[in-house]
Amino acid sequence: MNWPTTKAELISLQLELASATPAPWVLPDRPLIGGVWVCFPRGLSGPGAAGDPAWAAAVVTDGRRVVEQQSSRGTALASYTPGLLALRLGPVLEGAVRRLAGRPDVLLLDGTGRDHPRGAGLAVQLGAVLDLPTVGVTHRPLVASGDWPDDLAGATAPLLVDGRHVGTWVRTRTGTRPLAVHPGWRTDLATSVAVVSTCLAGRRTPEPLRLARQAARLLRGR
DNA sequence: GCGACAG
DNA sequence: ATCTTGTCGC
Repeated sequence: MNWPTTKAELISLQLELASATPAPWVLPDRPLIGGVWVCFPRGLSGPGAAGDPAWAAAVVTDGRRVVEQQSSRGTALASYTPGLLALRLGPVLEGAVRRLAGRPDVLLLDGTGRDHPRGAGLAVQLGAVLDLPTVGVTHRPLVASGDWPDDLAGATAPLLVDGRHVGTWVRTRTGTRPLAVHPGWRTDLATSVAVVSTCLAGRRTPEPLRLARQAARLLRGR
């Protein structure tokens, strides 16, 4: 499967993926959890533009420590448009993950899943492209809504779209904003929260994502 | 028409 | 995403 290069093609793919029914993935006892992150030049503001330089990093962890790490230079193929994030980041994210010699059991990324205008956010798309189970983690929902959970580590609350439970607010750490956790490719609500929970290490951000972001920024330079 | 809007 | 110092807390 390749990345769409036009808005119309991406929308078509999203509609297709929204109704796809890939075999559910089962969380193993000691999963290798991957994370992938893309960062842009300091000072860049707004939606950006096609051609923006980008730096990406992908890591594989045992949930705490890095098992493998790869980073690469890339180029954004489009500006950012809500609902069409893949047009900007898809190929860059995929490229970083494909540099890995090994494959994680599940991959974390910054993007939504079914919390999307067409029911297939970047987490669903990237998982389909890579044929890898994914879980999305964002600071806020895209179209879903729901009250925050109690300010206690481990507390959760549903994220809804038209009454559908599409994601979960997770208070990963007491005293910080909750994260929105999204089932992606081959993962469900319970599994997505379980994956995030197993790689928190006492921090707000899941370790694989934190480490990938750290690596991408290191490559970019200060 | 206006604002909101994953990153 | 990125812009940003100090500051409060464990």
